Amino acid sequence: MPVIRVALPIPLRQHFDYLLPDNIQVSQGCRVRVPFGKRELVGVVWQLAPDSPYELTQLKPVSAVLESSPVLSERLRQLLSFAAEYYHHPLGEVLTAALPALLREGRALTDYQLTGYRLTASGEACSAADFKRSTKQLALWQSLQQGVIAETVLLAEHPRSVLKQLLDKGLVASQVLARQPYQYQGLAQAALQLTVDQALAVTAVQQAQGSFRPFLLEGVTGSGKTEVYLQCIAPLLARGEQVLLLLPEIGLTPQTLQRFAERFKVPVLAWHSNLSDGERLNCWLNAASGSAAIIIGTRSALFLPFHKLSLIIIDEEHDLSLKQQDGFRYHARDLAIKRAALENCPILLGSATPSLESLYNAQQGRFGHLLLQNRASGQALPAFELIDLKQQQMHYGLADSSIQQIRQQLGRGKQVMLFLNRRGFAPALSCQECGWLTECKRCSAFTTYHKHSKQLLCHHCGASRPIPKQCGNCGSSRLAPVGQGTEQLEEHLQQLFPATPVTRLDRDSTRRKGALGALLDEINQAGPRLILGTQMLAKGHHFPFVTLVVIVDVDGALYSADFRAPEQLGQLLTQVAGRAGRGHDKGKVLLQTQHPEHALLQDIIHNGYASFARSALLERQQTALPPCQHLALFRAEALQSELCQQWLQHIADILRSNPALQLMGPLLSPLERKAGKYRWQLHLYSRQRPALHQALHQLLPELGRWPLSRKVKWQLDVDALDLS
DNA sequence: AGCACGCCGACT
DNA sequence: GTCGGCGTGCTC
Repeated sequence: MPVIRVALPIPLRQHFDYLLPDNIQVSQGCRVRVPFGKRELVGVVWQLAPDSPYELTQLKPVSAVLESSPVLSERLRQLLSFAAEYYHHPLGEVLTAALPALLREGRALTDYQLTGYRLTASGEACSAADFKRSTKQLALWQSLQQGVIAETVLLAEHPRSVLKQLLDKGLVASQVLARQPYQYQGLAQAALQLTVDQALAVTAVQQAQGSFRPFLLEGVTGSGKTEVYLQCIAPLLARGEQVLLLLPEIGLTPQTLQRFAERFKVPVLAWHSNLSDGERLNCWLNAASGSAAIIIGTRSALFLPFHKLSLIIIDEEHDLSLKQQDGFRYHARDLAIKRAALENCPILLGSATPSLESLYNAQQGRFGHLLLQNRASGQALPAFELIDLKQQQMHYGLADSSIQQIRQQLGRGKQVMLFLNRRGFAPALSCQECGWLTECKRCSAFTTYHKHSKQLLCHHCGASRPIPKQCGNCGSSRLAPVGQGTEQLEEHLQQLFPATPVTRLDRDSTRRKGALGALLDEINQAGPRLILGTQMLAKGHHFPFVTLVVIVDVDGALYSADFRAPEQLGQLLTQVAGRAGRGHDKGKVLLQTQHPEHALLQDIIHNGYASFARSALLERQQTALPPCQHLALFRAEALQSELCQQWLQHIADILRSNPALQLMGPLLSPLERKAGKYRWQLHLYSRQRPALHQALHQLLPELGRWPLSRKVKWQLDVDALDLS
């Protein structure tokens, strides 16, 4: 009996070998059902006839082969193997991220064939007169005169009950439909006239067709990146090829989908976390069969089994949500680049505020660098103005001068957007007598005061408790909020501008399903309005009537311990500025700060993001930080702080002798205790990625054998972005 | 991960 | 006397 090697969906860094009964055939990439201990699992055949270290008698036979042609192509298997090695993550879990749940569970592909309906011979023989007692049956019968119609299409226009009636009468029969590659039927909408920069970008990408080539498309907000995407796509569709567009999660609004669907007469499909298992598998199958032309999706869409993928586009490539923040911590941009290399196709990374990683790659010549310097509308970018809080009278967290300018814009019938990255009413409650602050019992953090829901909430562990009547330290009843959150700002804005409607956009106000949509509709109505919110406001949404943006508190990010904080502030300010004055008016951005002289702020507002990013990159070079060095980070958490420290120290002791590595730590995480557990980390830096990876490769199997590894919860984060 | 085995504390 | 807590070991 031949031996096969199977990848199983379990968090172990190893494959398992099985016997294949003589009478059964199987190829790599097919799913098999195998006995595993006391259980039965569905795995994927990874290798045929491996050089197994096990005796044949030690191997169990597979219990079933689930298909004859692979669910995972050679290319996808290469991608997944690469991902597992690069992120040093168990292949089984990588596999889990890449296969739709229904396939992971072992459901047969034949269960998900498309059904269509056609008229039977007796159906064909009917005439309209036969349906004079039922107009609905007549309508359905008339539809089917055209030939076979897919179930989904048919049921969109006709009730299932009517279909059933005709089936029962034997006038209609079902049949299995093959998923067919889509047919391109031309543009639904004319392309826009390109600027010179846009045209150069489109040409560059088109010339790279058929070969692997990454491009960074750096274009200020409003410079028409989407039009570049659309025009790069058009010629591919004419050849029946497929395109993947990856977006960060927030951006995946119906509008993006709509813009692509409006341009081309081809199937455009969405892939995101809100799809049901059935919808997911459907999208997966449509990618595989080539019946989807364009797939617009979040992170995991990069694992879809395209039939003929010939362009990948990543929009907002700097966005942190492209990196998975738990479990298998992959960066969708980086794996998409690998995918493009495997597919031998170009990949386009677009952003108004590129990550330093991508800028560095562009500078090093690894990426083509395409620049869109002007706004397509020819309109000027909004101006920044620093509001020096040391010189100003403050009212409710807003400077006099800010209030004046807000009033002015509202008076002109315009909208004003206020950005405050802190939800709730206030970051803490404080005792007026002794200065005591309300703390979370399980985290090293203060609890946010939520006035509306009348509770103290920990934003780190989610714990909530009622508002105390007395100080926990001295017993005084004089408790007052300190600092300001969006809830409080909303209240104050209503007092300052009682005649103006206020819309608040944060996680609390958009929690209910459909609430975000309703608030966005509100904002899209003309007329004076105050819009305030958190990070959510900076991303994706289009606010046509906003002419003034106020960043209520920029200082938080100026003195952060995270070396990426300046980059993120630069991106945020520029993205937010892009929301101002997209209509006919030139917009303005007010930055309220105690440190108007700060070099970072001066650089961003006078020289713009592009220049700021280049100096920030130079600084990363001088301080030997990513992207100029590579970073891998071990995290450990446990109820006892010492266990984490010891465990990481153990790693540090082993790696210290490696001259290619620089270690930092073990050190306490910035939030040192979360949900009752202490958290530590160890940073590994290296100039040479291969050396870093080799060290990790040697270390990881050994690490699993340490007794201490069972006592701490640990993870390895390759190319960590979030240092918290 | 899951699942079993195994050895110590409070209870129908 | 049992039920069940989670520490430890194993899965081709």
